Amino acid sequence: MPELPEVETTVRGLTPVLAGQRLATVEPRRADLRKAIPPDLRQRMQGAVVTALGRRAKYGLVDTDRGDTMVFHLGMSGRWRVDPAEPLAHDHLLIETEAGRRLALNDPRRFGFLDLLRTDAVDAYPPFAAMGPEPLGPDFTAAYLLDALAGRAAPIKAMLLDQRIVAGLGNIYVCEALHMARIAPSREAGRISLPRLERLAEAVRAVLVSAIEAGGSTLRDFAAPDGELGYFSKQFLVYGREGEPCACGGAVKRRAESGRSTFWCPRCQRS
DNA sequence: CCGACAACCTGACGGC
DNA sequence: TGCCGTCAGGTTGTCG
Repeated sequence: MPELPEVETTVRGLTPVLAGQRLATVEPRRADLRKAIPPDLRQRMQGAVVTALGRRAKYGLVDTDRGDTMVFHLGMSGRWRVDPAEPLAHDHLLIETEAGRRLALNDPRRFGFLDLLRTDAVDAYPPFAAMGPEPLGPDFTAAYLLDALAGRAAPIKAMLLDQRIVAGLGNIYVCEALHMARIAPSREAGRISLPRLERLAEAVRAVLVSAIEAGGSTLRDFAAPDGELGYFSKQFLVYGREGEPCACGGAVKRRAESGRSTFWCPRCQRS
């Protein structure tokens, strides 16, 4: 389920369980997810104290007092289960703290992965090195977008999904942000005016912030033994709503492009 | 540079 | 009931 807000909610949910805690056991249940799990992950994480948790784009970060950072990516179907009553199929990593809290990283499709870095080398991690700014950070501005999109003929939707332009957006929140900004997904990225980019940057921030706030309200569910970390699909205005009415009176349309669905309202998202 | 497509993998859902 | 096709939040690479 994980775009930036889901990963942020996940990290916030893991923090009270892990921060400051010593890891009694760290047990990979298989050798690989999308990529091989580092063979020394257990040895380097077990017995370490978690000093901080963080997030970069859609990646979760777990720092330890040994100078290591465990990176997790949830792919399409990954989630952490907190204090699970019993193991489930697709629990690929089990963690228990000395305080007796337990975590299971569950990922049926295994598009996610785990990695282990030196904390001082996180910025040089290849997936991060070429990444654009955080959309909720100070560098994500209309002026930045104007520069980053200059000369680009691709549709704005494709550019917002490109992690080198801005880091952390996925299909759902790109559709939602373009709708809020009233910009057509197919609009040529390099030809959007500064005022409209201002509207777009603000829409991206607003969509993410409200999703994180909504996610925050599920932290209790998240922490429950069988907790689900769900999308707040009820608050989506276009995603998954093909044929339903838009607030403007138009009808939400859907188009498949390169294997992904785009949802938008042609009435209020004109060019 | 751009778009299309495939690959990785499982599960949910609808139609018949 | 069950079988089959379709679709799903991401990332990476190839090909024209």
